[in-house]
Amino acid sequence: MGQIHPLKEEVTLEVIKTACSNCNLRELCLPYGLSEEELDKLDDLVSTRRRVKRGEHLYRAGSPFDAIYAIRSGFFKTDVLLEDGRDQVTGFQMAGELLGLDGISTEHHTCNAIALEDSEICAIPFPHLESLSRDIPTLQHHFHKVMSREIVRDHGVMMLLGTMRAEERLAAFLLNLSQRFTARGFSHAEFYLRMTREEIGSYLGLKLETVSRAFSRFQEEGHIAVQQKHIRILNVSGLKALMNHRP
Amino acid sequence: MGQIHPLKEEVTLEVIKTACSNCNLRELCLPYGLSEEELDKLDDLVSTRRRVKRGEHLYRAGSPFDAIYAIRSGFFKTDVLLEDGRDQVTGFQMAGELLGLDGISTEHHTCNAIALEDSEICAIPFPHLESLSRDIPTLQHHFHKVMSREIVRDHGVMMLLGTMRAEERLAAFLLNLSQRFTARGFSHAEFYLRMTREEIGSYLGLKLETVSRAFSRFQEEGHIAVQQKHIRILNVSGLKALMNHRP
DNA sequence: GCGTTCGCTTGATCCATGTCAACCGTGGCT
DNA sequence: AGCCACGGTTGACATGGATCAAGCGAACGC
Repeated sequence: MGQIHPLKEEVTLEVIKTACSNCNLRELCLPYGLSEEELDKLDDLVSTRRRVKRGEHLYRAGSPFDAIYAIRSGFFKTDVLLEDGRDQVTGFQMAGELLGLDGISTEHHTCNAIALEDSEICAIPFPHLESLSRDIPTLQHHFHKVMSREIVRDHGVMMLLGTMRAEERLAAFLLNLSQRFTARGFSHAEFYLRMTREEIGSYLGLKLETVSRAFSRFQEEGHIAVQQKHIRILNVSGLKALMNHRP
Repeated sequence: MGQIHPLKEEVTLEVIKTACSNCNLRELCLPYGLSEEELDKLDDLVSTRRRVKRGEHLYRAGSPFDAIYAIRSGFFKTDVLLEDGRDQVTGFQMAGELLGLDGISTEHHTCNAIALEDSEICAIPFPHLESLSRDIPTLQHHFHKVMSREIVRDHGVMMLLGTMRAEERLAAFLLNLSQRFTARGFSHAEFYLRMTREEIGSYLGLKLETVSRAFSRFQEEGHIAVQQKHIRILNVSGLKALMNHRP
């Protein structure tokens, strides 16, 4: 299991199974809005699939950039390491989301992408994507939207880091996760965290103890039920109130 | 002065004066790397110029997006306003930089862009830009780089907000400004801030008093000379050390 | 099955930054 | 010239979150 035998039939089967046109994430991912015909062209482009085991790097800061990656399944984090040893998680990415957009600017990746669980990705060679998006305005426009959405998301994080208190940050974080799980057809109220308290803290600009205390407090107040990485959201509107109520 | 008379000669003169092909910011801005011929096409595209007085909005959060803007001269800030009244400055932009990239994703602007001094901008209708960049791969690729650079910049701010202390943040901020002024041919060591302490604080996730105290301290320690908005950097390496020395 | 490790929780204390408040300098307006 | 408003500085005090430290439970390797 997990082994792929390079027999012709198996390879073909694999390709068919993982083509964009058949992917159930296509409405969340790059193919959004494309016609059948256009999808076929994209299928040709997205030639490389790869499995990334939990803990493995998909790419590293400083390595040459030549492709962006769509997550087929699994869960990733990206982090940045400063010269002086500080590091920060800049994002958590799940199925249907794109990784590597930061590498376009300098032709080198500027962060590390690490799988938080066994994952599968589609590599999209960037020069090919640019070339194809010159032919397919819908693809071009959608790609621009995806990049722009990343900028908007980052502004949201800046807002969170710049103006919110610890519990507000964690509430915002949980609601965001919940909403993204919902968009993928999972329960909005119950999920497993793939990341540690320390990684959450790094992302939210907090120490792991503070994250842990906030979880405990949310539980005491009946907003959520926590048991290690298992989260059940009991009171969405409670969390929302917590998120934007300045005391 | 400041009045533009709509006489034919004047308008023509204005257009020639402000064409990308003649703009001394072209190497910092969108035209980077284009041939003469390609530049001519871009000149046709960038048809609208506008003056924005100090304090005026270039666009507002929620307003429909139809163009991105290149700053010809002047200085802007962008800020985001949350429902609960919190707001944060998400960036300061100077000549040669682009504004409005956040609007692509939802077709509406997601932040306010406000001039911090009398400024001039070039409006670039976005559908035209997409169309032209389908014809000019160099333009397409450069535009992608610019968007990607914005993402990388935002990661830097997240890092700053998530891991740095007040004085480190301010040192990073000053060094960043200095570097951007240098790239525009101004002194790297002496400049006027266009924003208030409160705006700096908002951007850096600090209160204005903290910003003020940090300025005073930098001055006491001989790293800079401050007088209101006039800044002289006396010791660049001192600031750099301050920026990434964990005490 | 047992020990080790890692991630998590909780408590006690400390410190950086926020908060509140007073005051000052500058620039704009009358 | 003089007043006013705004931005900036500085001080005293409060507090949220960091830090230090101890202990616990679940997962994993032997």
